[in-house]
Amino acid sequence: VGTHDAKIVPGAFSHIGDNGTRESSLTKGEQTRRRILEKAAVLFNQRGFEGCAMSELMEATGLEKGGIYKHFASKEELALEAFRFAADSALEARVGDLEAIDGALPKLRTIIERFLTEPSPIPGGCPLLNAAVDTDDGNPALRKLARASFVEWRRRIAAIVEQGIASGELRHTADPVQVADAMIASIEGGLVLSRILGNRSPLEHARAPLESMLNQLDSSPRDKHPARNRSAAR
Amino acid sequence: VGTHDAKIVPGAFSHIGDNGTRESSLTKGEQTRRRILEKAAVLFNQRGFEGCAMSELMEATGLEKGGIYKHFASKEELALEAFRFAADSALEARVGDLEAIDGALPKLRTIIERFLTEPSPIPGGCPLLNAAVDTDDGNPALRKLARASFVEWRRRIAAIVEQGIASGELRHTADPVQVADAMIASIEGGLVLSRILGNRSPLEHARAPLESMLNQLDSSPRDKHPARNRSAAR
Amino acid sequence: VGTHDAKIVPGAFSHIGDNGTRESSLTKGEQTRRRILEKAAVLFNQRGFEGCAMSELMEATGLEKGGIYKHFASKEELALEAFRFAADSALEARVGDLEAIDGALPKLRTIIERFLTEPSPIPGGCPLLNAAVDTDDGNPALRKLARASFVEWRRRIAAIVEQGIASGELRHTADPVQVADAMIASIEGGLVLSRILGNRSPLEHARAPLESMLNQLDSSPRDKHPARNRSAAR
Amino acid sequence: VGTHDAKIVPGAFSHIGDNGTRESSLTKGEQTRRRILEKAAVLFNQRGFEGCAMSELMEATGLEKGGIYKHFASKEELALEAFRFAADSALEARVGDLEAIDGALPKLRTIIERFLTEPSPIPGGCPLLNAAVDTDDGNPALRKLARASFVEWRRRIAAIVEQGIASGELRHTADPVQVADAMIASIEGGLVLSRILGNRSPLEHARAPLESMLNQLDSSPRDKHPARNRSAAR
DNA sequence: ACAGTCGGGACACCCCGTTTGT
DNA sequence: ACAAACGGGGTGTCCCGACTGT
Repeated sequence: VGTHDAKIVPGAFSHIGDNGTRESSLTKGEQTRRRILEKAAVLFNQRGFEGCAMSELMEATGLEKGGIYKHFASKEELALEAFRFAADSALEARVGDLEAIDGALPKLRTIIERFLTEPSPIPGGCPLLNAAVDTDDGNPALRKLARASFVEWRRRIAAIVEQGIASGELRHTADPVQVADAMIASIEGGLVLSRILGNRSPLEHARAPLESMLNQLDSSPRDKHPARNRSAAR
Repeated sequence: VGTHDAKIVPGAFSHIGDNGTRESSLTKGEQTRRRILEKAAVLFNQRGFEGCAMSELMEATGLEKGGIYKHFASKEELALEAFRFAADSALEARVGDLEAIDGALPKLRTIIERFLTEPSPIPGGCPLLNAAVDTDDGNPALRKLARASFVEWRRRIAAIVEQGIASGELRHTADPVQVADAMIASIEGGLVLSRILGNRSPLEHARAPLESMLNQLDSSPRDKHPARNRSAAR
Repeated sequence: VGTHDAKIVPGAFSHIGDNGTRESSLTKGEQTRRRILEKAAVLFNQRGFEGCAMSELMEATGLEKGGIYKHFASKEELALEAFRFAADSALEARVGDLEAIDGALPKLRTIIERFLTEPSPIPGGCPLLNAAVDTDDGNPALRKLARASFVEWRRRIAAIVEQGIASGELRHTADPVQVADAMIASIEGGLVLSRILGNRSPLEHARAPLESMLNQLDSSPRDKHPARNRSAAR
Repeated sequence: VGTHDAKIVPGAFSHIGDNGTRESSLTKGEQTRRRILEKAAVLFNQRGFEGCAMSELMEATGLEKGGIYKHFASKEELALEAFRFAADSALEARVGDLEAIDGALPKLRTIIERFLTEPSPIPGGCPLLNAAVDTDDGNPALRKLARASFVEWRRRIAAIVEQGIASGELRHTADPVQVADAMIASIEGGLVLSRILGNRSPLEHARAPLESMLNQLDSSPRDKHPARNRSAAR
């Protein structure tokens, strides 16, 4: 992330015909490589690095062993690129395309709603979360990538907050990075608990402290009427 | 968890000599079994189920394979019991021994502080978090255990909230389960982010929304002046 | 070699029954290990290190891979011990049991005759020769072992020469190491050529320069009549 | 060998510019083929057939796999031609260009000196020796080639002896083939031992029996004074 | 009776030599 | 001449059953 090109978002080209568009100028090898990444991103996200065998990737991609190793020197290299792919996809799906939304608070609330309502673009849950736990020991390369992914995510949210402060929409006392961290933490935590429990209620419950926090950021003079906190009331 | 006996908390017997106390009445086999669990809890928590080989357990325990398999029928059974052991340890360390603290809010704040200041009693981070991600696919037995562990944790926090409501300390509009979920989510999320980033700042930042929420729960009439939210201010 | 124990000579125990002799006191694991070495010595000697797959060893020993790797940490370790086994066997077969023979020249001629008439105790030819070529590139461990084996071989022949000089049987101008090297070189060279050609004639022909040399070493006053060199005459 | 054309000796064209000489009339494909052979001859000679992977040849030649397979149907065919190339090179370097030297004994001694002083024209040692050991099992095609190479080598030396006998320089009792075999055996054996030991002393020591033999072949009436055999004396 | 040795399959990742489209 | 894909086989390691000697 961070340096990633938004155009790499997966699926964006999956519906391409054989017309002469720039996208279809991918060589056959690049198409195969991409297909492998798409499958691998899902499998690694679901099963973890150790839990996912190359044989499963062979089956998923329809390629033989040699076909895969032609494009990736090792399982680890494949896992790294697959994570990058997955993380980019997730990032775009959740904090992308916000330009059309006016105002910092609506933008932040949109991000939250996306997590609450839309499933992960990559099956298996948040790639960042999975990578963080999977790479807990060892694998510094993947860890570095996960860190970069998180930092980019935080940067984007913090940027929204900064713009809100600059425009006067948010109180100038707000700390953009802290807001970003708090948002991401609540959301990721809610995702974990929902995964454990098997239903989305913990994720819903995680909305409450976020709303409290956002309300306090709001610089508008109107009172925070209790009715507002429906979600925290019984 | 849930059905576990709190006396199994590890370390409780670690200082036992060979005198005839009740604890030392463990048979030699039971001591060995316990020693295996103590080591396995750490290793599985650090490396995950697939990532941890029996050979590592052999090395860690100093036993041969046959010695381990005498006590546990399979790697999975060992992992299950090791998780139970780890989860119990973590639970007690974080939400145990709160009777001496007066009031619901102080109790809740104590829990939060413990996560912020004390390291995980089991190296490798929160066992619940690790198990949740590790068992994402398959392994329904471990998943069930993780769920039970989470439910117990949530139950304990919700009980504190309920007592606070009953005593009038907290608003009667508070939803105990929601508060518990929100707290746990923020904390777990903060733990994940701190693990990725390699420092505790995200965990610190996760305190803000929790404080906002706790303040709103407070039924005391004093105004919630903004100055209170030091942590959310610059 | 050099430090080897003559009791390790293979085949020495191959005819052992189930009586309670000292040799049968080998544990089951040690017996298996030995069986593996006996087979591996032959296969590696015939096919070389790279040319011999573990699957062939599995077939030859009747063991599964796990069974073999129980006794040897790696293919390389197995190859090393197998070479040591083969080299010791060959050494004993060719330069062992010479005490009963009187005189340095008869001893040296016996060694030569053994090479000319007896087949290699380890099928596949002289292990020293094979290892020398097989380990031409890399594998310093095997190379070191081969060197030790050669040095021991040379040492034994040189010792015979030295004794011959001391007893007055050989001229005091003889250089024991040079004699040893020349003998071994002629023999090994003859072995190679015979292997290429598929018949023993080059080995027979290699006898001539050796006889010339031995005759010159002889300190006895009788003339070296040309008729002696039957092998160099037509 | 044997049927090969001496003009294929490698290096003969290595200094060729792009002028219109007959040699540069090689098509581009033939030049590539030759470049592959030059590299392959070295690699196979150093690592053996099984020990040398096509990927190494790719790296050495700078070609892709397909590029190599355009010129050789299989790895084995390539190895065969590479050996022929290497063997021819070695033969010419050691027993070629002897016409300028007068007399059979000087010619034979020149051959010996070349082995003792000049390094192998193909890195990795004597191709004949390497092939003989490498192809010990199976590979009848290469074995046949090695045999032909040896036979040619022996034939050339025997021819020198025959001419010496015909001219009266050598005793008529000499057996040309035996002399050739003995010479080659001593030299090859010395090469092997020097390779094992890592220094040239065994090769030097192998000179002694050869000198003894050559002296006995000499038909000149002068006595074989002991001082001649400096190398065999201390 | 039991700790521990031994052996068994299965499978991991990786790389090989090869063929096919381009 | 290359890029891509193909199978098959390389070594090494896994988890675990079963036997063994104390």
